[in-house]
Amino acid sequence: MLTPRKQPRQQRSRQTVAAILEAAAQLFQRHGYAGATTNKIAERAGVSIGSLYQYFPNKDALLVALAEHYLAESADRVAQVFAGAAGRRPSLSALLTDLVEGVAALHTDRPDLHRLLYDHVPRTPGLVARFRDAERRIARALAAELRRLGAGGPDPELNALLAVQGIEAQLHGALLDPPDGPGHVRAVVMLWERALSVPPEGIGSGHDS
Amino acid sequence: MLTPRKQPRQQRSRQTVAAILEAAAQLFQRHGYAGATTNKIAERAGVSIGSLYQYFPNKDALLVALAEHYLAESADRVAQVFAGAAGRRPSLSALLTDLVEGVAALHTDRPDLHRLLYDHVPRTPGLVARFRDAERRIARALAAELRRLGAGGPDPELNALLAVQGIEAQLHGALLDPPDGPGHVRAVVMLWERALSVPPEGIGSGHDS
DNA sequence: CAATAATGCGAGCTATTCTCAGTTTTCGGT
DNA sequence: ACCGAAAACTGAGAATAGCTCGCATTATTG
Repeated sequence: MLTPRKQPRQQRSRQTVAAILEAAAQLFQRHGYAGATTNKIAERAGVSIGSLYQYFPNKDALLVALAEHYLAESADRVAQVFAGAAGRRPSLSALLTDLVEGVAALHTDRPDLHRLLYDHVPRTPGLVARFRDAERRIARALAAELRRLGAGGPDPELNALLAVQGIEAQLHGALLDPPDGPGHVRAVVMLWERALSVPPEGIGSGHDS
Repeated sequence: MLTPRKQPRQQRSRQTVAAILEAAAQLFQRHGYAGATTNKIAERAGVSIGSLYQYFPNKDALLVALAEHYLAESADRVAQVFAGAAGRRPSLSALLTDLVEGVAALHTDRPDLHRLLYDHVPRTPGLVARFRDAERRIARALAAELRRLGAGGPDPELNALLAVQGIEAQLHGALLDPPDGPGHVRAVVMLWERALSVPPEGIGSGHDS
């Protein structure tokens, strides 16, 4: 665990922790990770440096806590795409459009926060593991939909994971190179439609070796 | 520029710079970025701390210099895949196999160095730009091959870029989750074969909306 | 209303990055 | 060979930032 410090038990301390995280988010965003000092964060949060270190073992832990929060929220939002799909039983094309637009929204909603975390969060084993878990969870949901649609190729689970990883990277790339309109999203959707619209046992539409 | 320091002009100083980079690579790899100190790096390089700061404005610059070197080398190795392809005129399947295996080799050859740089290199605008350039350069070469093969979909350049980004992410994911045999590479190749084996104007093999 | 636990405090310890004034080495011209 | 200038090198220590620890303050419990 990267946060083996005292857990806040009283109301007061929970406010303290919240204030610290809020201040950390602001200062990290404004000055970058190295540029923000723990003393300044404590000052802006209106608490002493000692209180900060009572709840966070070190500076990294602040960023990690922010990242965990953001990651959990992001994963939930993507999961909701599939929750919505459960009843509507959309086509592959519609499903991929929802998924890609959902992931794109994660990047464009708060691009500064997204880039801060992506660029400066220390890749600790714990965080990387959590990120991979989120990826796998989304991939599992996607694989289930692919099976329902008779798509996903010989190994829908594996191909779903590859799709999730690929889509994330492609949209992050689009964030770095802004000049990308809605045509970009459409190209990504069409690409994955081609990649995934092949039945689980490999007999049917398509192509040959 | 992140290295606005004196350029080495004499033979002696070039050796000094080389020794510093060599020591930095070793100590960063052994102790991580934060764990390695500039004084220790200078000591191991056999020079004084002052000499180190004569050529590198700060600690980050050491990592950035290593990253630039590694990035250039990696880009060259991938470019050679296409250089080799120029004469042989391989099929799409063979080309993708070469490309994916080439990128996979970058990850598996020196996994520790790859992870060090991926995890700890500060995402400075300059470095990100260089990375994007390398991506684009590879994508351009891939797009040319796709056109030759009558593949790549409506916009071969864009789809080539998406493929490069996707493949990189998928193989990096495989590095993090080791349990992946050669079957993984094959799955990636087949996926991109499906995604890309559609003619530039969209008429031909395939699938429908 | 003690007694006890939880929370908050901040001066200062420690470790690390980076500077600078001065020394040593190399180079080009005569 | 010699000299002056430029390049390269040095390392003590200034500056700064992460983090600790002993004590003060506030809440909770019986």
